[in-house]
Amino acid sequence: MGSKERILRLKEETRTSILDAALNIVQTEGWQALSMRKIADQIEYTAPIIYEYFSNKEGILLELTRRGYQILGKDIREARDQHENPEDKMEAMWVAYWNFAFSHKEFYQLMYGVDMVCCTVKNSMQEAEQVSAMLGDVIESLFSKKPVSENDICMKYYTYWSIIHGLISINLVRPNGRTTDELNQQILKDAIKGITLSINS
Amino acid sequence: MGSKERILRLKEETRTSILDAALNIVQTEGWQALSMRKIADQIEYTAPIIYEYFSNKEGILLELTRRGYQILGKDIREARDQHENPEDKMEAMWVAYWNFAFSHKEFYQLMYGVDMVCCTVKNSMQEAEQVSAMLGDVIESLFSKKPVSENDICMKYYTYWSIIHGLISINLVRPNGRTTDELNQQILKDAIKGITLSINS
DNA sequence: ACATTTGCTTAACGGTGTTAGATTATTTAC
DNA sequence: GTAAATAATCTAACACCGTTAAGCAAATGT
Repeated sequence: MGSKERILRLKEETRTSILDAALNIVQTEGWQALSMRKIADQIEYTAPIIYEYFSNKEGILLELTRRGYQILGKDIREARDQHENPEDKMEAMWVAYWNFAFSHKEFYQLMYGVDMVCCTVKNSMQEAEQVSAMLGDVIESLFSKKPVSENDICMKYYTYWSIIHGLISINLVRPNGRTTDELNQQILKDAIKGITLSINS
Repeated sequence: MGSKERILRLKEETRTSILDAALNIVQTEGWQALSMRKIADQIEYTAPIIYEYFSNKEGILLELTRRGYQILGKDIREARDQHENPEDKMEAMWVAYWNFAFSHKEFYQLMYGVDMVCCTVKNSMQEAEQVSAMLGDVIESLFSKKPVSENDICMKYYTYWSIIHGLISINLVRPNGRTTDELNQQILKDAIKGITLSINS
């Protein structure tokens, strides 16, 4: 029975073809457009056979997540191995992380739960802009040299916002990580002080 | 017809009762469990009448987003007004932002698109932990004083991760914000250098 | 008292993930 | 080679989703 292996290989092929189809749909139509029936259409089968390869839709997503981490791991490892001293390694690794997020948007969204749904509406919402206006005003007052350019304010605003939103995200997504609330508050305040100090230096 | 006003008031009441029901469902069952029929159940109506108060489901979400920003705006404003010098204002405002995110998780998730779906699985995923292990190793090598505690590594790791994930999030959610790619890369590298420098100081 | 508007419901459409049963094709056994 | 067994695949259905159209019943205007 040499066909046993051939059949297993075929099975593996359609399994990856399911994943490829899913990724393809996501890349062209976005995550919200991904459906079992659409995947089935693309691989020229009917929906139920997908359940012979994955237990359910989340199973597909989980496998794609795994593959995303594999790519990310490879990128970061290569970046690390191209430098000698730790500082250079660190920067290169994080840049690789950054690049991965944008060259594999769909993966990053899946892995870190960033959905870009209905952002156009939020961009033109009064209440949202009021908040950023308030923050921007105080940021401007932090600068000792005047006048302050729009770019300077914007940059510092994003810097503040980034680290805080990032910290919040981790704590929302992994509520039982190894950090306590006090530790998180400490990280937060240290980061804020650090950014604030860096404004006039 | 003084009843005109009473009727309008009743209409406004059921409108807010729809929003309250939606919020209630989300708080107890999560965003993915929110459905028009469930809202209708809770307000003891049938689903179609909701469309007399909101154009569609996204309309409800949009109104909740608006209310979220109203609460956030109030919190931040109060924090700002309780301090005098800009540094204290800044810290208090961002702490208020932070507190809002956790005391109004559902709002924050809606406003900034952080969904906490299937996080338990990702916590125990080999590939995910491999990546953090690699990063953690290099972070450890950045410390000059030895030995380095788990907590120190964890804290710096989260600091790095936060600002980068945050920056990525903004750029994914608002692709046409006022920042260019070069500017973002500059923010990224500055932030990394800053955190790296701060490790041994 | 009749006509009209209003409030609300039932029923339906097309979509989703998922499962059970029937059907077809392939392999195995004799 | 033919019959039985097994595997591969499909059709049909279930229960849900957001949304819309049609209809009923009660309140209102005249």
